[in-house]
Amino acid sequence: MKYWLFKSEPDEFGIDDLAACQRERWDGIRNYQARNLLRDEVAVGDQVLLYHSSCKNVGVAGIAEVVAGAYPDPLQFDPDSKYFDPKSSPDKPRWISVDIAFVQKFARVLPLQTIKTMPALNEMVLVKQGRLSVQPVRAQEWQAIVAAVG
DNA sequence: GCCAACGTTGGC
DNA sequence: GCCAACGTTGGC
Repeated sequence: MKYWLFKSEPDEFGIDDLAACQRERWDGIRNYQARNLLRDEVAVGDQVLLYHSSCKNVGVAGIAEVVAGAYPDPLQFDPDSKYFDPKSSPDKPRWISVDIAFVQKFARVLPLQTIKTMPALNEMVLVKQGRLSVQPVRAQEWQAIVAAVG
């Protein structure tokens, strides 16, 4: 079992939306590094930190679990979707989705600002490389984050 | 809304 | 295959 951090903009889809629908397809990932992780590394049962980006309270908002493994992102084939990719085809799909389920909403968002000050987290991908929307989290980082909000 | 960091595209 | 131009992400 592995740990991950998924970024989303809460204006589009945040922890409250996941709590409301309980289970959702994680789609629209259009970055090769993130795609490769979804395709090759992310597996059913893995635990996911849901991170809110580009909003007032930037930070880790809660926990989700991967409940369905990698499959082609259907939006890449939908001409009406903003995630449509004319260079992709069903027999050679380029982009990947997984399904996640709601586990927990933190009592408060753990702010990025705080994460940056925690010595246990100063090697996090989130801190070292700002712009990756699916990223691995080490077990000790996961524990430090859960302890900090608990 | 600005801008830095970084990924992608495309000319050569 | 290099690299400049361009686009996107995302914090502030």
